[in-house]
Amino acid sequence: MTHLYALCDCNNFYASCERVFDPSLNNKPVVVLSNNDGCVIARSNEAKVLGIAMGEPFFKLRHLVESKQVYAFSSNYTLYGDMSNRVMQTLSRFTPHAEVYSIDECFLDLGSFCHIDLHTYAWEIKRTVLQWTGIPVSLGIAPTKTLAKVANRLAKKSKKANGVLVLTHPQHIQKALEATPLQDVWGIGRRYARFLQQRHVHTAYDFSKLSESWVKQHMTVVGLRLLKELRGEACLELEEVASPKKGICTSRSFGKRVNTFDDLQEATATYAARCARKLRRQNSCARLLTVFVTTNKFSENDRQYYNSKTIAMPVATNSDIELIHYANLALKAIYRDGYWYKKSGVIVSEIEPEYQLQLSLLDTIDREKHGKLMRVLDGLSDRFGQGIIRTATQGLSNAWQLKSDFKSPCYTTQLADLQTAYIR
DNA sequence: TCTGGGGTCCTAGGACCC
DNA sequence: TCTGGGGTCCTAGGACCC
Repeated sequence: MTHLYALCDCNNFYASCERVFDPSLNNKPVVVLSNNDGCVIARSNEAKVLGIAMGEPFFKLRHLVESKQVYAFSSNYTLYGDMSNRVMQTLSRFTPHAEVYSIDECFLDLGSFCHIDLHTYAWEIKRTVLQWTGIPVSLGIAPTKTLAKVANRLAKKSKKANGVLVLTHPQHIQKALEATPLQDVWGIGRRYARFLQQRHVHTAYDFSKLSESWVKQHMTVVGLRLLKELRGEACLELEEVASPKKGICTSRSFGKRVNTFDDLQEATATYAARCARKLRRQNSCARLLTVFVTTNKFSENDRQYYNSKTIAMPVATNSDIELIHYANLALKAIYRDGYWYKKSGVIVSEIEPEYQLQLSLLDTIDREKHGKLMRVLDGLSDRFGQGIIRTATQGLSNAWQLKSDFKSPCYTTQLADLQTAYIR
């Protein structure tokens, strides 16, 4: 049985999402900013042409935004998440086997579609997604996932391909590998790229010609798998069911630095509640909870402090109330007066399925009651937005809240924002 | 002044066991 | 005085991804 994978990738996803609800942005340079409006994390093609780099600090292009040469948006993950679901739903109509690989990418197993005209089918997918969701996508099709990634990249780059490239013939595959710089191969990061370039390996094709033993010796089994994938031997399978996460982290830099315990506590409690929500989504509980705090390491004037504290909880939990309680204890243990804090975070680990908990004889908590409360809480959050109901510890202060000066409405998920959309 | 956040997998080396 | 060999578990750190 021949393997055949398609990688469907949304073009400039976050920027495209903003455009769906404001078509006046079409053909204009659009950028989307990281949390706290710090730096650029997504760019429309027009913004790329202007030379705006990925990760560029926002202050460097503020003048372009003020003179309306570039349109900037704070990131709106509620909107992007919902648009992503729509795209994935649409894609699932085209194959029974799909893997949502990231918020803007999906692998499709087309193994049983060998007999049809793949190029035509890919165009049908592309057209349908655009029509149903407003999001432009590109498709690369090849015998392995890694080659599908190669195909997808070229599909985007090449004018002739115009967003769809099928790589099934060996000559086409070789040409594609020759046209792919080493550092653009999926699985080759900066370190390996530098290491290999020193050894005169410059393209994906050069890499595919290396010996298996050499690659394994210098790049572990991960490199070896990559080598085989590029040679057309499928080593990476489609992962249709996302496996539960082994660690969950919620952390943010604050909108401005804070120095009181109360502000830090509100932020940390809020992050603990988000971790709890993420745990409940995947029906699991965590045994360990870690809190960390840090000052701004970029600031040369501030005194620096970093610390973290891990607590083993008596019974694994996913309750807001419990996680916030332990997060508070951990924070108290590491908080020191006299520092300007810039970031804190909560990590939960040792994650177990909700239904097979190791209970403790000394457990004093009514877990059933907590569970019911949390289900009500989640229902309200779904309807009215995250954080609409919260514990007192999470507070109402906004000293630490994210800076988000250019945020678009959550057009697709919040009633009030939907009304805004109609008025526009 | 401003410089993101959240993950995974693999390996080496130490501790410990029989 | 010579000085085995296998296994597991854990952790830290490196590399990568979007």
